[in-house]
Amino acid sequence: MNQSSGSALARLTLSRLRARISSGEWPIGCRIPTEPELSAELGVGRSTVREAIRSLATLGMVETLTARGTFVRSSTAAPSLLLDALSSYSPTELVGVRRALDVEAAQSAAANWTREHLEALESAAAAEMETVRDAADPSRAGVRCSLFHGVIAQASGNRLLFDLVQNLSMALDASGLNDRIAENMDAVALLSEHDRLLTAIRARDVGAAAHLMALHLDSQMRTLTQDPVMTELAALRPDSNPRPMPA
Amino acid sequence: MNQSSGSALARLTLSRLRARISSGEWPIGCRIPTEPELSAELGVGRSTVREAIRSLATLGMVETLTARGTFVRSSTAAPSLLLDALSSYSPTELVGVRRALDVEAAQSAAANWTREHLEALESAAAAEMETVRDAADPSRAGVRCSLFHGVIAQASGNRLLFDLVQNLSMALDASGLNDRIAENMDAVALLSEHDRLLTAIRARDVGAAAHLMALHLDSQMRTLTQDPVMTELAALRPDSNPRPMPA
DNA sequence: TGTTATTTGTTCGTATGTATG
DNA sequence: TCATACATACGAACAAATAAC
Repeated sequence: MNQSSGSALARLTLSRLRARISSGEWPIGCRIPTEPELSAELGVGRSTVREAIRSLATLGMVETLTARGTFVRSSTAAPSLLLDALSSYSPTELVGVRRALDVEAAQSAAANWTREHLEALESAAAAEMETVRDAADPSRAGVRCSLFHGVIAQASGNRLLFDLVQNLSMALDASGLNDRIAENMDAVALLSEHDRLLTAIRARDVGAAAHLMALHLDSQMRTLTQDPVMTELAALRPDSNPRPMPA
Repeated sequence: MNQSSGSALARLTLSRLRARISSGEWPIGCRIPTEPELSAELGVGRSTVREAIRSLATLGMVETLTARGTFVRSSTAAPSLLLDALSSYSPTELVGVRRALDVEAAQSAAANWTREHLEALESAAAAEMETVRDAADPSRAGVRCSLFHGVIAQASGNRLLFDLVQNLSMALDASGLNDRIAENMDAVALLSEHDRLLTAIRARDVGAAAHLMALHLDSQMRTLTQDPVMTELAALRPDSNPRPMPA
């Protein structure tokens, strides 16, 4: 089931600890017992406990702070491990996948949002609006899309989609690509696109949400003219979806 | 940069080992030096080496066999860690993301395929055809889509997309969902859809490829009537893309 | 078949640095 | 400033599994 190599005892220790986390016995934010305590309780040596904890840390489930203890960060192994892996792909590959996920997120969000989701979306949009309004030069405000897109992914109700979008955003942040987009794109136009997207989602117009998100990403990718592959890809979706855009 | 907690020295050791793997100094299948050798060479304790190796093993990059040594399994951390993580999501979430990725793969494949890709696609389609032709009841042949879709993802030229699609397929296999689809779906109809998809890709018709893939996934999802959420989602994409389908 | 060398698995002891009070 | 607790870090030692002779 698991790719884990290594010894039986260390693997057993790892699954025992992981079971306590995913079962909720050690909730997120909780500090787990110290290494000697776990060593005595589980009947294994400290080094074995340490290796198991280190594996949990590389899976992103716990974080150990020097001289403070080990804290639960996630009940699942999914989110944080993706980030490191994503750094080995090219920006073109990252944005290609991001477009796929964001379009799916937009249409699922339009279909599945709840009141809480909609409120989060509207407050995220309001925060962006405020940033632009307070800026000296509104067009150059340099708004980051990540938050708004993350909230949309959350509204989709698909946790996997949300996790992937979040980690992809972090990878794009790390690569500096999001900065280039934010710098090159007109913030007022960006906000207008977000606003239309929000309107479509609120109206539960699934097709419009998907289409607007595709257009939104295309306009972002067009700001990255340095990379010819990206602009080529950016030209694709509009051709495949030539329906007039609803207001 | 890294989510990894733990000490600076252990993290540094991990980076040094990982660099040797991703740089190709230790190619896949290669046995890396023993723990005492690495300990002496890197100037750190054997415990520290062991923790770094255990982290690499958790990431799926190496596998250590008792008393035999540690072997390189992957030059990147991406593939294997996804599989384990995906098991914690619901089938609905998995197929939702799969739809997004497969549609993107289809349109990118139509835009980017090379001669080798096209040949692989055609031989995969031919193999499916042969399976159905040799079956006693062609409609109940139970063809697995995974291979054909995997080749499409490869033809997209996007390695991340390919890795995600492959691991998602494995997760769906593990959940038994692919079996349910293969059993419930008419194999002749499935092959016809694959054939039209291949035609669109060969013609570099990006829009048709995206649309046909969306329709293809929808018809698969409709075979899973047990889950109302899936059928609801399955109805979405055609509405958002009502253009007449090219032959 | 069995002996031996090699390598990983596991435990323990101890030293060191750091955060907290 | 000092004391305590905790985590990191190293190394020694033995156990267990494997391969080669």
